[in-house]
Amino acid sequence: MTIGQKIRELRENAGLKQRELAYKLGVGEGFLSKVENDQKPLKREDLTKLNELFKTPIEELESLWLANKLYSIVRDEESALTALKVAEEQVKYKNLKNA
Amino acid sequence: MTIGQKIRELRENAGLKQRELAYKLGVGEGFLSKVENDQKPLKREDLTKLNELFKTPIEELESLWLANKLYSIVRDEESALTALKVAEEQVKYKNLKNA
DNA sequence: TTGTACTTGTCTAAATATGGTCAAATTTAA
DNA sequence: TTAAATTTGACCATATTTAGACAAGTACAA
Repeated sequence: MTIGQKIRELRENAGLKQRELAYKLGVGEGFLSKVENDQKPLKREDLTKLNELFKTPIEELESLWLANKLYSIVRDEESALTALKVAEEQVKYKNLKNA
Repeated sequence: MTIGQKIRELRENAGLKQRELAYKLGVGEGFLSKVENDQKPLKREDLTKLNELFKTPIEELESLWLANKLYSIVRDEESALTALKVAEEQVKYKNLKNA
């Protein structure tokens, strides 16, 4: 599940056209299309709007949004998986220290 | 292990001062200090130089370098771990498709 | 075949990240 | 207690990313 897939799912379940959701978000429909196809990132603040519009947990939107950002960085990398795991270790280590 | 820690380790094992390695890399010592403390990223091309200087596997340098970039993005994020895992799934899925 | 929905390519301004410098402060070692 | 080594803070130019607009193209029903 990507952030784009999630947004499309939410929109379709609400019976909205791209143009309608785009209007509610204050962007053009072309842009929303790219967002749903994970070709462009949505502005982070707009996650709040999605949360209000669709009553969906903001935590899930945030983590999918962030995951998309990470993926776009490692997508073409040889060492993608290794790097992700190393970063994970670093996060865990930091969490330990601050616990 | 972070990229900064790795670089420091390599430098110290080679018996070099920061100023000496900085010179070989063509940067100032202040900058190298920040690199070793993971406060600044090293230019990616310079990984090749490190590889040549210290005969250390480039793959490890690359993945640590990339991990550092990822970590700097998720460092202050609530959903850091979840996002990393989601990104991991996406990488695995992509690898399956292209296999 | 015309309209509706969606996608895609090209372009842009503004924001952010990169890749540093330099001087001053601090730490460590002799 | 100095001197050498390292760290830190402030600053800066350039490169890249973000967050879009807009027009043209495609897909598909009616």
